[in-house]
Amino acid sequence: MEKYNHKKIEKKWQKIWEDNQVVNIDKDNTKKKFYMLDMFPYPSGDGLHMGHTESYTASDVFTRFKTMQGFNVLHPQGFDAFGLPAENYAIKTGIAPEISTAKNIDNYIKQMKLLGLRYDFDEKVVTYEPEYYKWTQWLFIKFFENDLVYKKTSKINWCESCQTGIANEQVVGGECERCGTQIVQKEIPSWFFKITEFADDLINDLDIVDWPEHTKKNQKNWIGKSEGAKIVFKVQSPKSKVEKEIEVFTTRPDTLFGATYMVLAPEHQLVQDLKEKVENWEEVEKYIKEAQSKTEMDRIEAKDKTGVKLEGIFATNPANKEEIPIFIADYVLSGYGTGAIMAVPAHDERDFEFATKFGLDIREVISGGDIKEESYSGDGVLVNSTQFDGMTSEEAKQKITEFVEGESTSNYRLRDWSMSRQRYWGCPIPIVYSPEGEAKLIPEEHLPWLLPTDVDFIPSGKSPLEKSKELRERTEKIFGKGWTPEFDTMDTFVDSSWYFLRYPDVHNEREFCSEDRKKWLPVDLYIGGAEHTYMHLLFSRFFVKAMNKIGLLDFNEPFLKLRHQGMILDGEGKKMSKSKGNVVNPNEMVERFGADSVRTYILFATPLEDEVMWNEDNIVGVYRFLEKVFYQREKLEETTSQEVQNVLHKTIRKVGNDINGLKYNTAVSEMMKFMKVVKTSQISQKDFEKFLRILSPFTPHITEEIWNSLGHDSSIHLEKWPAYDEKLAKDDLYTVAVQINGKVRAEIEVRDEDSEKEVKDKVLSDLRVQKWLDGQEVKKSIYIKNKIFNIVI
RNA sequence: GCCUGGGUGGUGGAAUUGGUAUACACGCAACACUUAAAAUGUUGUCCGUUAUGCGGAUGCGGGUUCGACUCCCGCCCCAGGCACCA
Repeated sequence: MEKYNHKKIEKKWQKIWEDNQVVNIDKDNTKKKFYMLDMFPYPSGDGLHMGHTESYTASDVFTRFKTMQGFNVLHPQGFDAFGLPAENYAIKTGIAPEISTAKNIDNYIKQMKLLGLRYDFDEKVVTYEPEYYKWTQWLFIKFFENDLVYKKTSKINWCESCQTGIANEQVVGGECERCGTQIVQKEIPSWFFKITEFADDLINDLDIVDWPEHTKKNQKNWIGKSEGAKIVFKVQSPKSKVEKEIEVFTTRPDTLFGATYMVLAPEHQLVQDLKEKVENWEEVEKYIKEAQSKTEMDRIEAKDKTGVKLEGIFATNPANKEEIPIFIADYVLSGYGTGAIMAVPAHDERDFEFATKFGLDIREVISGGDIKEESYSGDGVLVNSTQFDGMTSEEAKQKITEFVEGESTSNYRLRDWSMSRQRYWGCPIPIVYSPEGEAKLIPEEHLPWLLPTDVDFIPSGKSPLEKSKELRERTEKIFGKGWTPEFDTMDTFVDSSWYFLRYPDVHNEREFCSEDRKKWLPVDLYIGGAEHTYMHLLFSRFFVKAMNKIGLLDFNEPFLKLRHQGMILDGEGKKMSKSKGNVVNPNEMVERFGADSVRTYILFATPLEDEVMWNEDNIVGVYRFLEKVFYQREKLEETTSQEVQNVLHKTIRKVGNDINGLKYNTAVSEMMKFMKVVKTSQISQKDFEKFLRILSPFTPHITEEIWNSLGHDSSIHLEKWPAYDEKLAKDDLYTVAVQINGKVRAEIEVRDEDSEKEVKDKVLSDLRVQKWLDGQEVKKSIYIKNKIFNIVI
């Protein structure tokens, strides 16, 4: 008996498949299309990790399944190759990002092939290649021409010592991760995409996609639409009359009579405008400085409310004309609403905390709980609100807004997308500046606008591109003396916001995708990590909506169906990371157990969307199962027993349904059960081959080997998915649990065609049941066909 | 802090979505084969008990129901995300 040698088998078939281009995707044929997509990886130096292994195996299985079912499946792969890690690596080692990245990509491809993942790497998208980013730039130009791009200043985390912008991730406890210097907020000019213009569509169109409910919820919360009103408060100082106005957004205009003070964000422009009138300016300025050193996260997280009163000025509550104090406090964020609030301590938790600390008036205007202990933030009936007393919140919201001449409006948490970065390793922004400093688009004929190579990577407080002589010369040569290029590059999220639109036509030099190839769009099933719930998915949706508006696409949503794979954790439930030294290398596992076992195990271990606690011990169960399958080919009989026949058809049905629902863990266990039955019974070659076919998407190598050894010349992966026979999959007898008052007291066998009356007679004649009834009257009985018979006494 | 998800044997998990809780797999134990070990096979394995029975158990406490892992209310704990990591 030949031993199951996974190394030999996998090496052999991987070579044969590659040489013979088994199942190459035909982009022009007439079969029904199915676009299966993985979130493309960032090619890090660490190589492919277990999370990739899980989601790419999941999509590979689905691709093979759909192909067997007769679909023409597009399942491409690519690399999100611009980004910070390669640049940091370059800063550290001097090795250019394109060199380290290309090396990493080669490594990823090698690893993917070892896992038996079926991608056509001639059709890959690599975001740093000019043939790709040419179209990223082209899309920027189209967005610019259609008024979806603008420039304004925005704040970034800044490290004075490193002289560079710092990602939130690199800020640890308010300090720079690298050098420990206190991070400050710095205003710099930045390009923005107008994603907020699509806020309502981004919420509403979630109704038309098949996504996990929690992902939809998260997106809605991220966009954060709230209905309310804009209300204007007049600002005065005792010495002068009306000077300024503060506009606030509130979702609770019904509580306006309870507004006993106002708060401005420390960065609010009005604070600077009032400089002359504020009597304690020194103290105010000091607070603003402190607030600037904090990241937004620090401010949100702060347990203790802080703030400073603007002495010498006050605002007038437009509802009751009372004079109320104005504070600056960092619990009010400049980026949300108008950056100013009316504070109603009786009915807002944060305002209540602040008012308690600063001894401010707390005035109940909505009757509710006891506001001495805590605020009441629910709706209710108005009190202490003059002519509005007795109204419901609902009614008063509109009436009070009208009364103070406010404007009913919606506010969104979503901010426009700041997409420029002071980094080297990103897509150049196709903008040049005239000698007068006016931003102009680079004409399409000059695309791709190449990323220069004559730069060094040491941070100096300016964008690395400023150091490129070639870029400056190129700009002057084309546009004239005194013209300068844009030195910022694009956020890497821009690259990944449209890559899926390129796959159907990656080599097209005239268009990002031809009209004919656009028939492949949109993506039918998208699989990737839940960490992308917000940004990547939202940005991609924005791109598609914007392109639809411009007329470049005729659909509204990029990903019709979306599923997430869970995180892979180590045995202690910790996230795997290189720094913790707990990373499991997929290739080492493949070496030891084979790609077929690794693929099957990772899908068997847990539902796709759940976290996986990596436990190496369990993989041997899968390996043993594959051995059983391998040796079964030597035990094939002329005929198949009735028992196996029945289980086979049930298994085909269940595995097909489970793959469709991405419930791979139960699909695998079903196939294991099947082999258990086969072992004690008999199966013919013809029926065993049906089983091999349903197993083949999971374990492409071993099934190909067995298939081949059973006398087939062509690949098992060109076979059709077997049909099952509903009659053969049907059971004759069912075990029904007999319950008395909900407790199982007996079991009886029934036939499918038995009526409820027949079952009841059988139940009541059962000795065990009679013992429990003990002559008592049956008040009620409930029969769930073929499952439960419950007697209530 | 805010948003979202989760908690079932020693372990990963299953449960037809309100209908026999613990499928499948790992581990463990006993037995078989072996000089022995490995491998393989068979059997057993939620807990308690006065064991063919009965009682209890799906993070904790309550509720709805003939019946709750599943639905509702209140807690506890864990994970992910929070806009310049991708």
